[in-house]
Amino acid sequence: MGSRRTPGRPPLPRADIIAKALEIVDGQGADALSMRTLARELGSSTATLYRHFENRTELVAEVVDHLFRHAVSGVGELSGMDWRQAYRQVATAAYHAMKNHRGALPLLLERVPSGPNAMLLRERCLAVLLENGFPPHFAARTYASLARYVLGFAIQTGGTGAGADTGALKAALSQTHPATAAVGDALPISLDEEFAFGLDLLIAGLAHRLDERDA
Amino acid sequence: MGSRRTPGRPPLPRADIIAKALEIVDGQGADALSMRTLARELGSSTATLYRHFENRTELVAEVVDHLFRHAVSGVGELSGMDWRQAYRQVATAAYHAMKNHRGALPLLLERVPSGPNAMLLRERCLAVLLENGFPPHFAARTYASLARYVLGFAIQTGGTGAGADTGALKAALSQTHPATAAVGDALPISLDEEFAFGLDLLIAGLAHRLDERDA
DNA sequence: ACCTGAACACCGTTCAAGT
DNA sequence: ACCTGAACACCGTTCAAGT
Repeated sequence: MGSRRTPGRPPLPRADIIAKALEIVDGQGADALSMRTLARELGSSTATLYRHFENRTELVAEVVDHLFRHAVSGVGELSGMDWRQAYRQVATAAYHAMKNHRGALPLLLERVPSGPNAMLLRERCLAVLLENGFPPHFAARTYASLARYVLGFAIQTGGTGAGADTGALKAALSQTHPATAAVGDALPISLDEEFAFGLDLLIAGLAHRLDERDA
Repeated sequence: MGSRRTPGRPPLPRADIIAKALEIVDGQGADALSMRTLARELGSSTATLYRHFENRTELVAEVVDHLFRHAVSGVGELSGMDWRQAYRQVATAAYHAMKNHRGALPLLLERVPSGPNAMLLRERCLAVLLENGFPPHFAARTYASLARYVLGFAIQTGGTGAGADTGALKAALSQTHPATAAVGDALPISLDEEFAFGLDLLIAGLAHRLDERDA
């Protein structure tokens, strides 16, 4: 396995490349993923990578779509399900897929995810909304809201979380930012709980809109 | 004004540096902002920039906080306002500040925004929520949901928007992704409208939760 | 005291040259 | 046919040297 590759058909399948890329990103963070380090880690050369991918952006897009593959396989069969359950399941599957690859999250920003698995996740979610009687334009907005909410949430999962409030800092804060200080006593809130909170708001809001429509 | 700078106290105020940085980002995009180009544009040198900022990250953080300054000045006096109006005003002010500097949005991902203006915006919003009787832990989650929603939305504002669906592509889509195709007929949706839609959901969800609490 | 060119150690990408 | 070292044009960051 450690042997030098020989001329001939490429013994470097795309899948191996992106698996290694994800491995690097998970282990060392998004910044560590350069074409050079990836090539070295594979025992190959950068020029070889460019025989498989048009450019770094294309490679990154495929790594990102790997996250969505995890999300897709995290949602079960949605068909026939109540929209509330289905919506929640799609959201939490996407959220957890991203949580499990925090290091890869900065990659989400380089391009709008539009790989096959991202599209499949959307398709599954839209299908169940339509099944539940959502009018198409309403379903489209409903999915967009969810996608943006999950993304906004996931994005800052990777960050350091703004750090420790020492007692001294808190004292200063209560002078300049009293409301923040008052609320800060209730912190820290677990990320999972914050996520669930907003998701419940979206669902409650949707239910309310649907009730209005039926009345 | 175009004259070479001379030795002596720094004729390069921080404010000028970040104003020029924002100008570059607005005009040429986030990728165009390198320490070299910024220094050249200012008629200075990279080493001089490092006398004002610890590193590029710190400079970027200050550019980002400039966006939040716009957002803060976009919200009027919130005190004494109904929470629904206040919440909506904070959200739309932040959204518009980001829309007006699309090129700068990728910078938002480099660090969790925690500059003085970002903190001020949060303080103002939390204050009005507390005023309206939100319990602290509830107010904290309410603000977090909004911040994440706006961020997730703003982030993808800069992107190309996934591009034009030609007739041929749509035909293929209706085979493989029927729900997406069905919904796609209702597209494109204006970004502003998508944003308002989800915001209304969050507000309706909050109202519902408060009603439950009072009952 | 403040500024600067030049250097260091990296990037993404390409291409002539190897086998 | 497929792979590769070396090059090109960039980065962020630092430092000895200028005035």
